[in-house]
Amino acid sequence: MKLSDGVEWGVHVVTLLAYLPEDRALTSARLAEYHGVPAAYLAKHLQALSRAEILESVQGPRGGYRLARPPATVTVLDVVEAIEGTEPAFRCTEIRRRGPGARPAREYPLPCAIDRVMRSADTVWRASLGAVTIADLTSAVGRDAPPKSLVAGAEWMREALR
Amino acid sequence: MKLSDGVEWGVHVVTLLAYLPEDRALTSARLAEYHGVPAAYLAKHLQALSRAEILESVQGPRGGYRLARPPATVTVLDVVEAIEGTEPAFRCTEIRRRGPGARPAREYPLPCAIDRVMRSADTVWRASLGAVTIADLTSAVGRDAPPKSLVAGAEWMREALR
DNA sequence: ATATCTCGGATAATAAATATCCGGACTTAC
DNA sequence: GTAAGTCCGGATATTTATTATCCGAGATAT
Repeated sequence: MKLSDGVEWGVHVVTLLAYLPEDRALTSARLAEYHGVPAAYLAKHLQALSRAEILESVQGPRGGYRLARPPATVTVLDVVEAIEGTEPAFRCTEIRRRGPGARPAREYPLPCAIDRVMRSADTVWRASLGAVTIADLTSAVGRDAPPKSLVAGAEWMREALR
Repeated sequence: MKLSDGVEWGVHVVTLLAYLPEDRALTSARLAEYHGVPAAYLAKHLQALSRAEILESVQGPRGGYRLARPPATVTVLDVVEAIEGTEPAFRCTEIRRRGPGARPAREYPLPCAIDRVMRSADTVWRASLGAVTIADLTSAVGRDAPPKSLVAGAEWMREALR
């Protein structure tokens, strides 16, 4: 069980874009450069975030990506699900209905007990991620990041938007 | 993000073995037959459960697997971690320390904010799985399973232990 | 208007994780 | 003691994820 690398990149990208001036955008190449990740693969995940209407793409010169809605309305779960999908990690294959004890489907009114346990864990996991917004992350970054890093980041962005 | 098939098999196997008489064992072939899953691959996961001291293996004729400890002392999390590993699904690669804003490691006293969020979700997920024991599952199965399925299962086990 | 820039999607190559199989080592029952 | 039965761990195959490349469609600044 492992989350795609894209999840980490995606959350970082969305967090960075929260610092972007309203009417500007950053290209996928710039975003890859800033985070030090492969541009081609990041581009793929950015498309997913765009389809999920978390990011908005702007074509042509001075184009790129920007947030499609305010940071306080985007949760970490939104980003994770845009990239990783909404399917639960555990998929019950109903093995209780195979083998010697098997009975016709209608005799199983309730979902498998094991499935229930796994689903419930999945639900609290998602709830936990859904409780944090991108706005929360930017506050945390503002609080925790090395001051010099913030300054350098702001400088980089000024340059990138030139 | 997807859990291995072995997780589902493993939980089912452990649950079934909770019904086994104290001093007997079931071979991996029998367990595979009962659940209708590939024998060779199930065997591999059984080894993992054995290493984790959830199951106990008995070699030679009349050998096989049985529980290493009482069902009430084994949680679903134990089984999941035995098969899937204990590493969190999200692994922070510290991309905040790459790119233009990068600073020397010592300037980052706290873990990355994104990592904290993901870890926290991972923690509640594991806590949720850790709150359910195999004993809970056998009760649930006894309550929910089609009565005829329980009878047939008991009959199968009698035969398998012949 | 047009040349330039950007995303979007398709394709292909590579790496990694997962699933499957097989032969050897060990234990037990007789 | 011995033969049958079982697990164990490594080797193999298959699938999935990651990375790279390319070209077309659309948008924009000049």
